[in-house]
Amino acid sequence: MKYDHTKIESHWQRLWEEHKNYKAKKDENKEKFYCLEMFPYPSGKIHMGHVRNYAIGDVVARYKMMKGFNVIHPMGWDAFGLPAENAAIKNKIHPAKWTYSNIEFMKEQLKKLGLSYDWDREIATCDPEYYKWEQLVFTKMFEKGLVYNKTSNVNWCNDCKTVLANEQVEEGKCWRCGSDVEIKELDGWFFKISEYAEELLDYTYKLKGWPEKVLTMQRNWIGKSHGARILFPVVGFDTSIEVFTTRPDTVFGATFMLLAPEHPLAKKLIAGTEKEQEGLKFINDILKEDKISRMADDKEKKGFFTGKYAKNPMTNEQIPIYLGNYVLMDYGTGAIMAVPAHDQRDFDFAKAYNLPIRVVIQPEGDNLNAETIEEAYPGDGYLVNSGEFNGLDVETGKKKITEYLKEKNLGEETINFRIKDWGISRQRYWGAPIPVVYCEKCGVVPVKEEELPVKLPLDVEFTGTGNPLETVEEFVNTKCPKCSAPAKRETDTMDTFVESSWYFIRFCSPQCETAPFDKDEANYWMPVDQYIGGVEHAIMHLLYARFYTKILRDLGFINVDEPFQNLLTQGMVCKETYKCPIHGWLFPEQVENGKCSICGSEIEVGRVEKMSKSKNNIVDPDNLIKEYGADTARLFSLFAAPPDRDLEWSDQGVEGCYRFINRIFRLITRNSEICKTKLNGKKEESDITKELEYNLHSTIKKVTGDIETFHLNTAVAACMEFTNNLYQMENKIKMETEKALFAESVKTLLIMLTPFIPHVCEELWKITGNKTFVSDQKWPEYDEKKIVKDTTTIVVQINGKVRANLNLPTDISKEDALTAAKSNEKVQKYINGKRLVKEIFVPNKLISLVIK
RNA sequence: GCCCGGGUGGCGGAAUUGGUAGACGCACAGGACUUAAAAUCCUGUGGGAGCCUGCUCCCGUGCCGGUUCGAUUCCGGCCCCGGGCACCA
Repeated sequence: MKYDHTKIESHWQRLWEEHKNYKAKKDENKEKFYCLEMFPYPSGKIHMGHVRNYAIGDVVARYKMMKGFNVIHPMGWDAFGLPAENAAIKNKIHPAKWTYSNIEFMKEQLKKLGLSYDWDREIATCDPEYYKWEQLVFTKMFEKGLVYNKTSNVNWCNDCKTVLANEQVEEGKCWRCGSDVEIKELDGWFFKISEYAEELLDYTYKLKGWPEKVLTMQRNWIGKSHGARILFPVVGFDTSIEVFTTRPDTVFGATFMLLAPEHPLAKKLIAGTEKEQEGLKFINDILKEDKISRMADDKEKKGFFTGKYAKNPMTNEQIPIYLGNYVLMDYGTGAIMAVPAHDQRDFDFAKAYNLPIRVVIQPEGDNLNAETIEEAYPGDGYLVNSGEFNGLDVETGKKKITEYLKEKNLGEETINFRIKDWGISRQRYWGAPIPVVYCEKCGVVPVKEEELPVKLPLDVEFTGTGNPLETVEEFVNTKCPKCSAPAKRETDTMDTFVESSWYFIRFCSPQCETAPFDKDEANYWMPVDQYIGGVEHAIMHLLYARFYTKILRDLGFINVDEPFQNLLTQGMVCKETYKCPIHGWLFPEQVENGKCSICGSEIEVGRVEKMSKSKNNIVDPDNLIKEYGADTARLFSLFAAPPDRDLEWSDQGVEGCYRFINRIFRLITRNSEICKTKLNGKKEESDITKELEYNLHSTIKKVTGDIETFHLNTAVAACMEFTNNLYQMENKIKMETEKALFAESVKTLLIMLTPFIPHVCEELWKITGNKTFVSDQKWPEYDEKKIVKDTTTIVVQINGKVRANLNLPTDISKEDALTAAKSNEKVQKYINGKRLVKEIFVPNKLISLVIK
């Protein structure tokens, strides 16, 4: 019998679908397990990254099912987004049509992988029945003040008449049309994620099942810092400049101030002075250059003196106010006190503009001199040149100076977060409409619940300029929900990250028609027990989803604090590349004897890079599945590397996995009758039965432990070893008991391999006489007693080097073991004539002798 | 610059709390089967030296040092690679 993967795989996929093996149903009596992989964007077809992601998830889901958990394992589509709209502009296909046909195609591809999804729970986020609820949540958030609109600076392309994301600005130019990008003040909607900064941060210390790497990234992103807000009165103006500093201990050293060019005070300070023209030019230059220079690592400090002074609240000195290119408007207050002696950037600026430097912190046992220091000293020490605060250490100084300023009403202790509110407005068509209406009388009014969803109009023209929604009269012109007067609809749509922030809860009750999701279902299934996806979502998606879950909790929709209990970030799928100095990335077939087949240049030898179209190192899963089958594709992605590490593609590695499946197939088909043996009558013992039992139980133990800890590659290795062992046994088994144990071993092997290569396991399960699904079998238990051997190999070390191996009875006493060791010929050779200094005995492992 | 990962054979990768480094797979070599090849099966495979039979010895987990009977594992100092953040006041 030959292994025909095509036939086998389509056969079992059909049967699973018919029997609904993977349908999830709430059952309070069973322990639930929510296994989730990050849902894909329907870009057109799946890639190897998907295969790997979903293969890992499928192992977890199937394993947990077999372990007796009530498993929910859903799949859906992150269906809104820019590529669909670009396709519409380029190919004159409607984004909806493009998206849904991609979904259809990719769903077929996923089905060919034999993944254990409950397809009845499938959702697409572009479905009005989905985004309707997102709009409802938006209006609830609006009522609670958790979402607001404000005007802020954004990237604007005047040719396309649209806002661009930071990623869409390439060297200061629009990625689509190449014209200069301007900074423009524009109205937009924001989610108040900053209000949840503290809680989001706190929980990063409670998410024990997350990789430390991801948590650190989130902590850095949230960026909490302790410090003080301090007021510096502006001389000759009835106002003060407020700064945030983490070093209130150094206020005495603040010898000048800096404002961000876009600081509201900047223009006011120079208004009507002879510096006005020059100043405005400086501001414009910086603002224009900003986005560009941020990409270049040009760190030159540029400043402009406003001609005005502020009063240092501690020294009462008048210090000059500058505008500075390195001061960011969106961090802190957009203004800083500059302490050149203790901050490197301020130091560089002071040197460039010849500003005074004053040391106010002296390190223990040192004496810094402002005249001679060559860099700022940011470290610890005690205060000097600080009046009554002299002699305090840095920490006490921070406290005392802050207290002093507070008394004078010139400052207070504060906590600053780096995280900014989440701007969710997109001037794009293919997204969920923001459900608000602008009324001349009533202002901003959210759409009423009964009028949701605000459906995306489908009859739209895509010209490539501006937001197509603005051109749809029937959409824009509406009535005010409050006063019924004619009003205009918001034409911005929501960031697609909003959809992916709650899809996992919608999966709990995807057809729910009365709420975003059924509360009981959500409280039963949530949180996700195991979430699996690429590390590229470490901040954005994973932070937004955490935030949105807390919002839903606070709005009373659900009772969980955190959406994802355990997170596995899988590595990338990589492959070697070929780079020609002239023609760039080549396909493998364009390389001849290490030379470019077009121009003959020497190619750069195979750097291993993430698979991508642009690098011409893609492997199409479709071809892989056609040629080797889904089981091989899955097995390779699971065996070639541990899940969290990058996986390097290898054609030979794939062959190896295919060979292994064939090996099992042959072993079992040619022994199919033996595999039906059941032990009737009395059990006999032999060396063979002992070995079979030992291998069986130690493999169960190893594979089970490995899956629990995500060492999936070694779990596969253990199954391979077990298979090799059965090959050895094949010709040795004679007695009925031996045959029965062989049969049991095969049966157990098939069960354990089912999460990895389910199709061939089902087939072989049937061939060995079973009428059930192997997928429905219970995960095997091992018997610790069967893993204990009569004798154990004990190593004898002499002065730390292995000198002999002894086969001794398991659990031998120290005395007996030492006696055995010392009577060993080889050991005697070493210890003869020497003094025995120390004897160490590790039960069942080793004896270590130290001699002199 | 700061914060995470990671450096182990020709390659991908294994090694419980410190206890025989190199599981499993790939590649390679030899053998069996075959008219032959492919496929398959079996055996060997870190490097070096010696007696070249079986074995024995030495060196080996990025580098240097330390702790220990014993270190891929723990500690200190460095080097290299990958990733993230980066004028964050």
